[in-house]
Amino acid sequence: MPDNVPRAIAAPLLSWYDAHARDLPWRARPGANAPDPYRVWLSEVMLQQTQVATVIPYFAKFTARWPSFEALAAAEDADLMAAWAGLGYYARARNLLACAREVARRGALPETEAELLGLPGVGGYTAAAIAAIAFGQRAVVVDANVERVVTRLFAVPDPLPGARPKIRALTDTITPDARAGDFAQAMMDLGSGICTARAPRCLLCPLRDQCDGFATGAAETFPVKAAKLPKPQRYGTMFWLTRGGEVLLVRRPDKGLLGGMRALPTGPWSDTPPGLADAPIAADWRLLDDQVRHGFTHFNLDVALAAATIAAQTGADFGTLKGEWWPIAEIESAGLPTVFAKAARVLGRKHA
DNA sequence: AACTCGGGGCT
DNA sequence: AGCCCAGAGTT
Repeated sequence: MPDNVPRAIAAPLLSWYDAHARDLPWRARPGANAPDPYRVWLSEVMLQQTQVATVIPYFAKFTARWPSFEALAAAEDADLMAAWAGLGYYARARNLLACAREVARRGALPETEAELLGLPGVGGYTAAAIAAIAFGQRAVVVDANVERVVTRLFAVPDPLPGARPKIRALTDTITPDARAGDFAQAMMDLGSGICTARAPRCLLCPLRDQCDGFATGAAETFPVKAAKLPKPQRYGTMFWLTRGGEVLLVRRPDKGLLGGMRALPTGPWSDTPPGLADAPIAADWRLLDDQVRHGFTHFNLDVALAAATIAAQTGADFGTLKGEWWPIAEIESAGLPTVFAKAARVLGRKHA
């Protein structure tokens, strides 16, 4: 197929979408009016680098507790961070609250892609997705699904991430003026259920006849990606300091890994096990036999666990370290990121 | 342009 | 045990 002729992609894709669209909680019901911009925005932020199945229970919890920009803008920071715990990429939660407060102050979510792009936590993808899905504007929406579908449709040989400008230009050529939001969501549904990363179901694909990747029998080889470096191994220690039936928790600094989240005190994360370095107080620390292993995006972490107990009347202010005492029996409600929740399960079992 | 930033689903 | 995912912000 000549590359200078726009391919007829949108029409067959939208027909397929009308018959096979996923029923997702942030989508308007078929035949209904436009979806709620608050729900579109919230879902798009939650869905950044996060799969639909993971997001659904968080979306339900958030919309039940905070059903509007105004409600979310009035939330306490700690409550929102705790509600986000486990979903990952915690900068999203801080930006979510900042964005809700800005929208509440302005009165409404802006409707143009350029204005949306200026909001906290709204980048190029999310601005385009909201403009198209919530406000019906034509926007070129490129997420990981679209990248996969488009690189297969056009058999793009260039590796990611360098191929992104070309992929965006190609997506522009197939994006329709009408129903741009449905087109974007149709591309995502196609990428999620048919044009999958592994073992694509090409025989069910409505775009099979326009697909260079299928024609050459090599659809699954796209997108080409740059080679990845191996993840380094790091080591750390978490400190389980108890006072009666309570354990000391701290809040991590806003910047950096797991920023702003409630957590157990830790020492440094180093190339070699740091032992008891940076213990919150001098105490009779005992190292447990058990370790906690956790994988982050760019390194693997092995954590040693140290436990100690102090007198029941001790406060939570240790000079530079300010913490709070949390009932061990209710540790699940503290909103700990997963690596700390793993440690708390081990420690609560042995040192409750 | 390269790096940082989670965690669970799926194969 | 890897690879992948409705990316954004910082440097």
